[in-house]
Amino acid sequence: MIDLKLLQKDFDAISAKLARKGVDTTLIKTLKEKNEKLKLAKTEFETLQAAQNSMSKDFGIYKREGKDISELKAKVDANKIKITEALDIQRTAQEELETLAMAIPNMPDDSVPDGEDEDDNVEIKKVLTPKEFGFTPKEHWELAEQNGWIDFERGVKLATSRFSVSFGMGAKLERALINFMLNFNSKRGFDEVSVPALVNRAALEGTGQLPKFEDDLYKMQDQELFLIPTAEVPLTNLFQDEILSEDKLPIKMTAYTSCFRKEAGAAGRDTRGMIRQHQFHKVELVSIAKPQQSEEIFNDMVTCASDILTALELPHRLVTLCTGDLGFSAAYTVDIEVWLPGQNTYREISSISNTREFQARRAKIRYKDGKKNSFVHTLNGSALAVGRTLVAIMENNQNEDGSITIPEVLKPYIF
RNA sequence: GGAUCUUUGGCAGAGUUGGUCGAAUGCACCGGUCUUGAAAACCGGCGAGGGUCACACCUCCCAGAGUUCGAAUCUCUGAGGGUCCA
Repeated sequence: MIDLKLLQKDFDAISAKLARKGVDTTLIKTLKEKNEKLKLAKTEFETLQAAQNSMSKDFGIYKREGKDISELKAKVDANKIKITEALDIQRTAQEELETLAMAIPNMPDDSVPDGEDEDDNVEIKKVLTPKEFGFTPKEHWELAEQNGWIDFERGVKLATSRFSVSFGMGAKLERALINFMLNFNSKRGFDEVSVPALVNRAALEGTGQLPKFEDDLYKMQDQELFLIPTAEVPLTNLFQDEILSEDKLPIKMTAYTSCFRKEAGAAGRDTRGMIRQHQFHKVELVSIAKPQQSEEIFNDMVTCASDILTALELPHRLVTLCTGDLGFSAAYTVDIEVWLPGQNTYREISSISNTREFQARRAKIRYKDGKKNSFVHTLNGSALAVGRTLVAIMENNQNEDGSITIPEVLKPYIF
């Protein structure tokens, strides 16, 4: 959520920043007006309430002293009607404000390049050089089927399209990757956590998936619970509504979970293979930090994810997302894209974001900043998407006969 | 699923004839005195959000609704936890 106090003070700066992300300035203006309206309504209500409180105190005194209370009662009753009205107005104003405020994305950092979509993202650097194949490399779905690692049809049989089943070495490799990544992250100082795959509405509001993106979430029918689209949601919300002591920070965590996404807006895209599945495995990094720590931790997270790919000998590149490609909660994001020779392109395999105070304000995660309480910064990133890593291994390590060479670092994990 | 009890500030724990309770007390924590230093002892401070230059003031004692001039305290509903039963 954006800082309403700041909005009140510096409307121009904020609306300019949000405009870069495509947020209409009139919307921000409306937000400001609604905030002012709420303030007025609050003042009105509180004045009446204060009168009511003081009269009620008199009431007790009168009764104890045996005075006549009929006149006082009349006054108090009249005031009460006004209070009810004022409260009603205040509530409406509050709801209107919240509805609007919760749907406004984070402000992009000044360093974020302008742009429409992913084509305008800016490459930071490439790591490892894609190798030359003496033959035409195949795409992963072909390799997966040929090796009997992944069965796409049977996934559809069990659920619906965009579900798949892994068998044999395919399944083993997934498990090996998860363990390898968790261990790797642990060594980099991220503590392993195991979290629920179902979360409530408040958690999803805290991290920004709700209220705007409900269509992308799987929701339980008989309870207000949702399947997590990423471990970022439970990990970040672990500290919802808490005031952390300064010496606890930074908190650096890693978790493996399945992730569930409806992919409502992705009809027709990536329909083959396992690039875009409704359920996929992911190892996630989440950090809770003091503002002055967050930049450095962000870099640690990017390095960690990139180093995993390097350890797996997978060529990849880092790109800075442009304003148009930036997610709802992010102030800035670095994507890591892995080289897929079968598709002859780089594809996203990790996305690391600093949301600064945006999620912290929504989820009310604060820390003792000396005397006062301040919002923390929250950061999240994948390290890494397991299915896509498997895809990358298949395509990069394929041999002419279609067999696949297992990366050295994974061998200790395969039995 | 049924019965019953319970839900208070970082923790523990008072608060049940509704009023001066945002809430005793202990611990923890912060500042000070003392000490070579530390501990102990003593003194002071110490929940959160809004509001204000600062006060005042408003809100919050699991959540929501209700009774009342007035609710942490009463009623209802829901959620979490305990115990017993099935």
